[in-house]
Amino acid sequence: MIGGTPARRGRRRSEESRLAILTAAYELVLEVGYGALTVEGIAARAGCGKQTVYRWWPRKADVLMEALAVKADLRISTGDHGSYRADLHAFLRGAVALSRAEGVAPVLRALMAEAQIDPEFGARFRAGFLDRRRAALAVLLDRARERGDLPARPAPELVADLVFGLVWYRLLATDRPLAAPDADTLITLLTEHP
Amino acid sequence: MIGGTPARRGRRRSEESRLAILTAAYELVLEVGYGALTVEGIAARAGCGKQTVYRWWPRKADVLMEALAVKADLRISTGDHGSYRADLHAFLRGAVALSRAEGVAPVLRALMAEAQIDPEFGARFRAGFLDRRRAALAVLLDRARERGDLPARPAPELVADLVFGLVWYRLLATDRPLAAPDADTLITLLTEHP
Amino acid sequence: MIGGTPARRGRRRSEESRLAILTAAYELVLEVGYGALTVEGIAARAGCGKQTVYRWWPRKADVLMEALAVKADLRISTGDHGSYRADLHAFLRGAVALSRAEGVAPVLRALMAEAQIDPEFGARFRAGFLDRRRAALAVLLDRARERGDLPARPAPELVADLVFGLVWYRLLATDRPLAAPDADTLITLLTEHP
Amino acid sequence: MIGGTPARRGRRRSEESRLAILTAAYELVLEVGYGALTVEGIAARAGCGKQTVYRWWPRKADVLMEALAVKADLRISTGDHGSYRADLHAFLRGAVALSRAEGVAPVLRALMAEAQIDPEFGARFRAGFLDRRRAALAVLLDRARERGDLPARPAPELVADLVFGLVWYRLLATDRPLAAPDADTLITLLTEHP
DNA sequence: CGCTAACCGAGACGGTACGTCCAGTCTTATC
DNA sequence: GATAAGACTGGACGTACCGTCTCGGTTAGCG
Repeated sequence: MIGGTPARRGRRRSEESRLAILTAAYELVLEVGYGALTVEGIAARAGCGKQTVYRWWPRKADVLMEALAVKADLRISTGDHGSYRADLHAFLRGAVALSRAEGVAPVLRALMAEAQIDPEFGARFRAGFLDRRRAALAVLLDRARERGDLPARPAPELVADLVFGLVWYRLLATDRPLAAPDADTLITLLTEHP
Repeated sequence: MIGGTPARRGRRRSEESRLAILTAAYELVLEVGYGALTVEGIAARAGCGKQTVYRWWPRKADVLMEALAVKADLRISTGDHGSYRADLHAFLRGAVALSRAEGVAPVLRALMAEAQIDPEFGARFRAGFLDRRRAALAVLLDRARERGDLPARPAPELVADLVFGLVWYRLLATDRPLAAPDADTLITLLTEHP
Repeated sequence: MIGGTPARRGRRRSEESRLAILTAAYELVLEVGYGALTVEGIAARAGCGKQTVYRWWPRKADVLMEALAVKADLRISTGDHGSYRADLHAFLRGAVALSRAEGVAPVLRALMAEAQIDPEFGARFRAGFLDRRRAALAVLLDRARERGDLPARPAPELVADLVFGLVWYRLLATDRPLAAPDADTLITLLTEHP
Repeated sequence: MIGGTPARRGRRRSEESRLAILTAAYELVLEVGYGALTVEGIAARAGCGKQTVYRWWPRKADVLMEALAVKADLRISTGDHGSYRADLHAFLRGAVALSRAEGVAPVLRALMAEAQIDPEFGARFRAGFLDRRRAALAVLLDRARERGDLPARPAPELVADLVFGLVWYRLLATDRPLAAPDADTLITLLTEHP
């Protein structure tokens, strides 16, 4: 037999352990905070050995990043709603929903924090999360440009910076996670510009 | 007048140690990164005992916050430049300069990160840094409203969120710290709105 | 019978580390004295982590007590030499040899000192060392009583107090550890009594 | 120059502080044990600065040794009671009384312990306490020799070793501080010997 | 009567070790 | 070969005291 699946030998990875670890990490970070989250604690709650955690994830933050993907609905609306304005509206509704969802905000804040402190995780977080969100927004902007209803300014990159800047700043620096009216005002600002 | 100064007894705080600690913390965080910054390391480089650090600062992040104030010029332009646009321009020039200054960006990123991980430091960081910056911007916005050249929308609070959101997002999530052209585009967006 | 050994899982205790720690403790106490002996120093010289010391011994004195058992020959002559006098003679020869052996006296003095300062260690030291020595002497006294050559007085308990009192007092309070002539005089006193 | 007192200038030593420190040390060692006794604790309870302790005593054990002299009646009967036996009896009654006196035993045990751990204090403890007791006993033995009722053996030095050995061993190594019947048996042993 | 030496309480200083926690690795027996 | 268990080296944590060094403030003799 040529190629295909490379004929794995020995015991297979336990899906049960994987989910137990992700669940334990997610629950623990909400209960005790990221500062008190430890690999030992995750393993203990998951009922597995530390080695099983280290075998599959390099850092506790990586466990948490995967746990977020499992626990929260990270899908982003990039469907065509007929206009730049409507697309943006749908996109930001999703962002508002996510950043207000039960338990999601603390995890996002912890991941962004760890990304500042550990450069290697920072790279993985950008590639695995931040850049995906930018790419999703870029789909909207590209469609708007093709459609011809994208304002000349600000340039698409700066639009993304402003959108994500507002979302993240509200999350990281204030007690007021982004709400629908804020999103609407931002949309107006970005679309009604001459 | 009786008892203005509360009759200090005992040896006085050593200004020499204080500066040595702040300098050591600032240098170390730039050399090894915030993750590898330790109170032991700070004390060792400063040539003092750990207790002298703990006596005056509750966390390493607090040392760093004070070190930033000593090492970097955190003054913010709130002078009157004749118009809302000119005031905003001066304000953002200051922000650009700060976030591009040698050594400042890593410290700011570390402080924002720690603020997410340690809620108590988070409160101190908001009160001692973030809120001060917002208050400075509020001076400009108040003056513009009195002057009558403040656009009806976005509301002042959202203006601040957009301005600081852009600055911080570029700092935390991208390799592109804020530059002058970005600032100019933002100013246009905020001032030319109908 | 099922399950004699309880099916140990996980890594086994390292005999190498155990011996390294005991050797390090014994060497260090002779080099720097008990007052300057630290768990950190023991671990450093043994080339292991402090946790490995604390995992198996509650105090530095317990390490030293076990090290003494490994390093010094603590066997006590309780063989039958034909008479009470001869048995006592052999017993005290052993005590003299031990208290004059290279490096043993400082360790014994340190252990007795720590037993005064830390009541919990005191209990372990009595049970693990002092009482064993008394029990050995009791074998001689019991045999003498059965044999019929044990003087009516002093009572066996007081004989033990006098024997060990002399040994320890010379060790703790004078520069003259017990010597053979002293032992002989004591034997005469205890056996020739009417 | 003539003059016993060397014309002291400046403020005199505060007798109030001295007594407060001695009392505090004595109380504290009985309350928390010698292991938990600290100069800081002594100074705090005495209501004085640490420097005032260090100015007059090199170690906490020296404070305790002086406190013992102040708090306990350390006088030893060396009066002539007519015979060696009667003198010994009076001497040992004093020793029994002391080692059973409220609060004295823990202090004596602590001092003997510290003497093992700190050689410099050990020298002071021998000179200031142990040797004084031996000298007192030597008075009895000298008088007995002159009187002619001192047995040929054991030699006076060994008599002292046996007497103090019994007292100290019972104090340090057992729960049974010396009692009158033990003392009487010892006296018989030392005086009725052929 | 002012000067100055020596003491006093207070408390910050540079240090050292404590005993704990956790990181990340390694070694078992089991599955 | 992956797993749960658990001991391993290593290193920072935050605390407690050590013994020293200023402080401001008494309390004495001496000039």
